[in-house]
Amino acid sequence: MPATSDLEQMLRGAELRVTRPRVAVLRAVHRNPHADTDSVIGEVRGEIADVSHQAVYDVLRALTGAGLIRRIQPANSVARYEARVGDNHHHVVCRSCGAIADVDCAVGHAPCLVADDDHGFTIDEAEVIYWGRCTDCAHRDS
Amino acid sequence: MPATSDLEQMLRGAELRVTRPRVAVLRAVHRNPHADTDSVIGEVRGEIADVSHQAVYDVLRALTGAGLIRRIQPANSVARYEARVGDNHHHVVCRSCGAIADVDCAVGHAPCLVADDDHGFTIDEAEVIYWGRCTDCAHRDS
DNA sequence: AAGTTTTCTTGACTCGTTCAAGAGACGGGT
DNA sequence: ACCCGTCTCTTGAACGAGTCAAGAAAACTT
Repeated sequence: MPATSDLEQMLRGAELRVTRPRVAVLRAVHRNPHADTDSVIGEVRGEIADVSHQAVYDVLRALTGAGLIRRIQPANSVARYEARVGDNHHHVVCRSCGAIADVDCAVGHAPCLVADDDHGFTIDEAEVIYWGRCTDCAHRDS
Repeated sequence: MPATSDLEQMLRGAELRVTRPRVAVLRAVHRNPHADTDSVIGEVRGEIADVSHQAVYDVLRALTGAGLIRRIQPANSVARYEARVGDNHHHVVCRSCGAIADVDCAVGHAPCLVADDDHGFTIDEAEVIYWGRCTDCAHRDS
């Protein structure tokens, strides 16, 4: 888990002002992979009791724009955030409970970027979501 | 474009009652790939002037559940529907304007279903979204 | 330390989607 | 051909994640 000074370093490196809410949000996302905004707000309020939800929304947007965190949003889910960026990994999502786990890209380095016919689009990312059921849900419903 | 009788056939085949709203919605989705709910409502109202939006929401859910249409929802987009089902194709989405185009699966038949480490999940579908910019947006922003 | 700009607080608001209750339509059985 | 049980549609209200806007407060610059 990065120390506070590391988090500040990251912010400065991205040319973002260092503020308490930003450090706290960045730490929350590092600690809590795939957390939704509400969880982040909760986590952050453990550190700064009275941050506004708006501040957290703003910070999450700023960090996402700077590439310090990544935003993912599978269908039927609210926005979720993770600090693991820049390695082109993917996700498995449970259809029943919404649980998310990381999946390394099966193909190799920057692989998925190849579409058969791209319709003239300039593609910069391939997002893969594997849909299924997690072990817990598979067992519960037998 | 399937005739009305074909659409009715599809509904019966899926053990769904045949109603005017259902036929109209099914036709609208066939005519209008990647349409959002609002567009579908508009299209359907050209045929049945006073369907409630709720009816359309209900029908879209029923058709999706029956596998007659597919629901997709890229991040930052409302729900969209398409009638092309069962062929494991994917989508390119424009980051600027949200335009969507179909992309055939590059790898082969039921390919993408292979994740490196599935964390115990039982995977039944691999959804791929290619992110980029469409020709129009690429040109406009030069 | 003062000034400039960015960020945070407060509070209202939007909009896609869902909930709930009752009226109406579908279709299997007589 | 009709009736009846069930499913579907109408109406109208509600929900909730996220956004907008204006002013107060904090961060960096010099």
